[in-house]
Amino acid sequence: MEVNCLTLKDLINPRQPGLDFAIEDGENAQKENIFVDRSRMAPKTPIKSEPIDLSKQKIFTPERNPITPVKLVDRQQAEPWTPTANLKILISAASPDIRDREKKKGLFRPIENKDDAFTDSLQLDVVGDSAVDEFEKQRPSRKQKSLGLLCQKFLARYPSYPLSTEKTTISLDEVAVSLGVERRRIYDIVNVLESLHLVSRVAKNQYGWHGRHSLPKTLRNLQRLGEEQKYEEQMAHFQQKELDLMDYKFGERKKDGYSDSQDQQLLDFSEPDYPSSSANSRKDKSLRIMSQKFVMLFLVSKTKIVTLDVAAKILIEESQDTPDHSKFKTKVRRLYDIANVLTSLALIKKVHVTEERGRKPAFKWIGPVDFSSGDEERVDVSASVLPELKRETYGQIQVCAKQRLARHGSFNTVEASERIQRKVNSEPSSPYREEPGSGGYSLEIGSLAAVYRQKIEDNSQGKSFASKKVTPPSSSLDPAAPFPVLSVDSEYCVSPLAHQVFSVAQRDLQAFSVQNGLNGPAGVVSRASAASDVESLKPALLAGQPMVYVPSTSLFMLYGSLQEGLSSESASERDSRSSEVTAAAEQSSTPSVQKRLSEERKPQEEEEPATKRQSRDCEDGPLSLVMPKKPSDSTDMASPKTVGNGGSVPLEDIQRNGQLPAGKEVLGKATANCFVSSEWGNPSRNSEIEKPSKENESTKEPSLLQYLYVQSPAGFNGFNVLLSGSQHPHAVGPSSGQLPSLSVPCMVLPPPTLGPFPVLCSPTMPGPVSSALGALPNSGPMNFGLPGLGSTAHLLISPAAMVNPNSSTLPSTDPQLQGPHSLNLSPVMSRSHIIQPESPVYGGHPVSAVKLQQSPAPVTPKSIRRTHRETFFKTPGSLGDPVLRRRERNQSRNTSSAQRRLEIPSGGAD
DNA sequence: CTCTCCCGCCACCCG
DNA sequence: CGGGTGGCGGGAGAG
Repeated sequence: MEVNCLTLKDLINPRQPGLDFAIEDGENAQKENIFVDRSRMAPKTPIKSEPIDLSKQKIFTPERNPITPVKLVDRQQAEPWTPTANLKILISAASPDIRDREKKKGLFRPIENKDDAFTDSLQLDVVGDSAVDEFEKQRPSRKQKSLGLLCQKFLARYPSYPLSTEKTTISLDEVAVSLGVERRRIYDIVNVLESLHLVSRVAKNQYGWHGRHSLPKTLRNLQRLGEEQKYEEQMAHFQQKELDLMDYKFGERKKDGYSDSQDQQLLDFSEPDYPSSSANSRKDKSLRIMSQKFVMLFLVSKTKIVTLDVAAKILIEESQDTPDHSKFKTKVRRLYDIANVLTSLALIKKVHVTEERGRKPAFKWIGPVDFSSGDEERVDVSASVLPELKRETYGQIQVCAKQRLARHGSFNTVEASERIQRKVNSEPSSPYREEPGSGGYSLEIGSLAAVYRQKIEDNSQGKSFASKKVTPPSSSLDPAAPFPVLSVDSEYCVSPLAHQVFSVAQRDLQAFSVQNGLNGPAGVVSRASAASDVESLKPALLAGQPMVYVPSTSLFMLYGSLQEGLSSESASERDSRSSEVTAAAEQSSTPSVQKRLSEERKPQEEEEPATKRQSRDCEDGPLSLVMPKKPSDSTDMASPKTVGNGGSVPLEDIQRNGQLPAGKEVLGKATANCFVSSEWGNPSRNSEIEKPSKENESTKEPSLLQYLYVQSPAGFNGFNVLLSGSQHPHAVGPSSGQLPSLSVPCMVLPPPTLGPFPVLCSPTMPGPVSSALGALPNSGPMNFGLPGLGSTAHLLISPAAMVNPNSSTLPSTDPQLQGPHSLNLSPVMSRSHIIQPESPVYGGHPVSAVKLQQSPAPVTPKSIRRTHRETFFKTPGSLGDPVLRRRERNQSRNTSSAQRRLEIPSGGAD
């Protein structure tokens, strides 16, 4: 048997485990094959006994409770991680194809998988390769199958801010197959998303993806409705009463007469009508309406915290159901479902409130709070705490970061988040105390981020924002993108964030997540983001400060998982697209809503061509899913049909979208855009963090320094040196297996003062670095030799290239931002994200950058490496999902996803 | 034990 | 009618 298996496997995967394996994966050659074979081959036998396969998790998360160990598990654990294994993981994380494939494996062979996994492991053992670990898809734990995680994966498939020009349709079947879940689950997600207008139903089994463009507006509307409904009063009422389920007193409703009719209207307020579908049946709306109401509760709440029981009671009351216990239970279940999705959207986070009766599950709004035009509903913690947090926390974080950096080259954002959390908790104004271990300090950060965000927005979107939001072109989002550089301006350590972060508009950083999810694309609000937000207030780059870029494997693992579906376009395509976008943006030149909000807007922020690019940053969904839209239609997509006030929404959103980015971009360019990344990445982190699950932990160790960017180290006459911090060739460029690993790769960047200057790269530049450089779009102003292909990376930057065209045009309102350094770095880094993700040559390596205060080069490559390695081993478990037990049809659909992948490569630089 | 919430039956609705 | 939807709540994992 074993032999047979081996043979089969070999056939399937001719390549040897290890690098070969990785490489092949890169070519999605076998995705389907493997998948199919496995399912067929899989001896349906054995190991079903194991109820849960935690093997993977265990591996990654030591602390996990030992749940019934399975033989397999034990074996796996015993197996030492080999470089190849690591590589494999990295690759899988970085390569959409691989991820996809693996996912499929896991998904499609849920139970059978075990068997497969087992066999695989055995085979591997025989072979002697530990790489197999990857294969062993642990039986997904309950958490892994959670709706939240699923939602994160779902969200990871689509750009948070899709270009107005492209329509993305969601095929429920395809998604279900792709995510390896039953369609029923997708309905749950979609219904909630629909309630927020992130999607709309287009036809049977088809939904249109709108993204978050109109989210602010939607929230505003919900807030208004909530106020009208006097939800606040109701909440207060229930909160006070602390009724037991048994004691509901529904008699005292405060509703004015709104009731059902009103409820029905909820979705309508700005909801686009679905062209092809008839109005939703009332019944259908249930979950959607419930979701909207739930959100409304948060929006009208002063504390922004809503306990489930109160929410359930209010909902029951409104529904006029008889308040029985079972109803309550059911309601709570639904609320959890909704909450999971909202959490994935980084709109809320789980917390607990302690009341007389004890601790109660609750959720706290961490989404945007400023969407309320004009009104300051701003609430709670944020406002009051902000100043202090800024000062104190910031300082703490700095210290922490420094220490960390000194030690590991990175610091765990968690620490910072904890501090922040404490701070927040201590906030007297809040009636509720979040319990310290409950969940999520990371989340806290998210809320913080929201606060800052708000502040930022209020102030000027331009400057701070700009720095932050340097939106990398869409490519940056790509999993494969070489260096989505995450930057942390300040001392904050940036935790690697998931892709979505990138796509997320600055203002919505909060939302993010990926996340979750990478495993979650999580949802992604991350503490990091919070930090970044804070940071954003400051100039992104300070002259003279050394920067450390930290590509983290974990980051990209997360990123990868989140990004599964993302595809990138070729640079040329982007360019063309950008032009389109621009045109579109220009069309809708109405002032963006945001603008209104921000009084201090800077002139420079006005529309700029650059903006377009920003807007483009949105990742593309899977190709198959993305349908090019006619230019004329561009706006339509966003809101197929907006009714009433909503009508203008899409445009506004679009504009906003475009404008903001532009402003940001400009600034970013002036400064170093790339550095902004920190915020982006956050989301993923958050999601993970939020999830208590151990799996996340791997991600918790955010940054691994692989590269160090040292500004003008002594003796370098102002030259900046980019050193590879990591010795792991694998880590660096999994996809580009050919890249030679260099022991001491380095890149010398010209000092700002020199202006345009050729970039010098050590021949031995490690793959990652080179890839990063290579990331620069060919078409872009900068010309870099593409590293890949094994040849030494030769980077040449033409003088002209050094300065971003846009930047030149940009008014230099912010001197700080425009510091010389920024100029110097920005061109290179900012562009880095451009690389095509799919290109085999470049492995996407998200990079997070940490700015050190003054120390020239506090971190040694070695130390960095060390950290990296640790993290490295802790890769987050694969999304491994659930299994499709009996879904044959799904399989047939799989192909679609596969196709998607295939298409992606088009963008290749080559 | 409680909290969560996955799972999937089965009713409803639509074409 | 058949297939898409999704309400609903049993029951089990997680803590």
